[in-house]
Amino acid sequence: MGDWEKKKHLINELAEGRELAKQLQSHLNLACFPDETRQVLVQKIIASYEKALFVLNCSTVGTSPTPGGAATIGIKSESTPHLNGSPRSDQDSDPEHRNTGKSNPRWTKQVRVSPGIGLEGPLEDGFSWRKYGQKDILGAKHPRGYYRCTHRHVRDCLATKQVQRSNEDPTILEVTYRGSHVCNQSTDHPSIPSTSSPPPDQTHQNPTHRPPANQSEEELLMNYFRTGLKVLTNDLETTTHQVHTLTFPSSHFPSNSNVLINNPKNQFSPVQNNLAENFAPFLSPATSGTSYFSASPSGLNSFGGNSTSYYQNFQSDQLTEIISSSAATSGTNSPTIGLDFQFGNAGHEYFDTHFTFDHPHGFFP
DNA sequence: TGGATTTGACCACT
DNA sequence: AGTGGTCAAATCCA
Repeated sequence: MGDWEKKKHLINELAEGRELAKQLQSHLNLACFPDETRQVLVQKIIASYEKALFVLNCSTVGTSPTPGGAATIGIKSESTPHLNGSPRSDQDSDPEHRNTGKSNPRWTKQVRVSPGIGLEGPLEDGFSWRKYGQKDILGAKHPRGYYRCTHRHVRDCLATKQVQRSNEDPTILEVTYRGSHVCNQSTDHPSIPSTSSPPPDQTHQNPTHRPPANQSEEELLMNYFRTGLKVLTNDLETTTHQVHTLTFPSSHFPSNSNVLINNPKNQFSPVQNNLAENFAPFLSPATSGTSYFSASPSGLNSFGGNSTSYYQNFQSDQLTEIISSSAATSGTNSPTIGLDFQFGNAGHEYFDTHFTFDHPHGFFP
C-alpha cells in the first residue's frame, strides 16, 4: 500500500468519524433542552475532523495519481463516503468534456435523508427532472440514476443530475448536478425559486449555460440555499421541535472559530437576524431551538458586521476568499470548493447536505 | 392518451 | 475490453 493509499484510507476514516460526530450531534438535539456545552463539544469534534481532513487534503492534492484533477478527489474525500473506497474514475473524467468538447460546470450535493425517503433522493429541488437512465456502477451497491431537465427539448435546457446512494451509508445520497438550468421554472412553480443552477460564478465561465439575464448571482446563490432547505422544510412539516444547523466547514477557511447561538425563544442575534432575513423562506422565525454555525472570523464579519446581506458578502467576498485560501494552502489551482449545509431537527429525520462545486480552471479571478 | 419510467443497446473514452 | 453516459423502444400509470 503506497503513501497515497494510506492517506486515502486515513481521509476516509476521518470522514467517517466526522459523520458519526454529526450524527451524535443530531442525537443530542433530541434532548428537550439543548445543552450548549455538549453542542460546543460536538462542534469542536467536527471542526477537528474538518481541520485534519483539510491538512490531509492539502498534503495529498497534487500528489494523487488519480486522473481528472486531484483537487476534486481531495475535497470530496473529505466528506464523501466513496462508493468503493477508490477514486471514481467516471465523474472525474468528466464525460461532459467528452460529449461537448467544452467544460461544463458540475457540482455535487450530498444529502442525508431518512431511511424512508425514496431512492430518488431530494426530488423537490425546485426543478422537474425526468429520469432517462439507470445503471449499475462498478463497486457500487446501488444503481446510479440519471436525470435530465424535463424541459430539455422544449427550452433546450441541458441541466442533468445523477443520484447515487452511498455504499457505507444508504441514507446518504450523492447528487451530482451538471450544466445550468436555462429554463426559468419560476413560471411553472410560482412557489419555488426560479432556479437551482450551479454556483453563480459558473455563469462567468460558461456563457453557453448562462442563466436568464434578469437573474442576479445573488438570486442564484440564494437558490442553492433554498434548494437544500426546501427539503428540510418539507421534512419538518411533521415535527414540532426543530433545530436548524448551518455549518460552514472550517476546512475551507484559513482559520476557524465556532459560534454557537442559542435561540431559546426566537430571540435572533444580529447574526441570526441577518440569516433570518435572507433565509426567511426556510429559517422559520417561529422555530425555537438552537441555531449555530462555524465560520472564520471574516465570515462572521460578513454575517453580522453590517446591513449588507449575508449572501451578498459570501458570494462576492467569501466565495472568492475560500477559493483563494484553498488554492494558496494547497499549492494548486484547486477547481473545487465545498459547502456543508446540515439541517437538523429534534426528530429522527434530518438532512445533511454537502455541496462540492467543480468548475474549470481559471473560473474564479 | 400523453407523459414518465424502465431497460437493453449503443457510443465514447481509457 | 471494460466502464460510464446516453438513447430509444417498450412499458407503466394517472
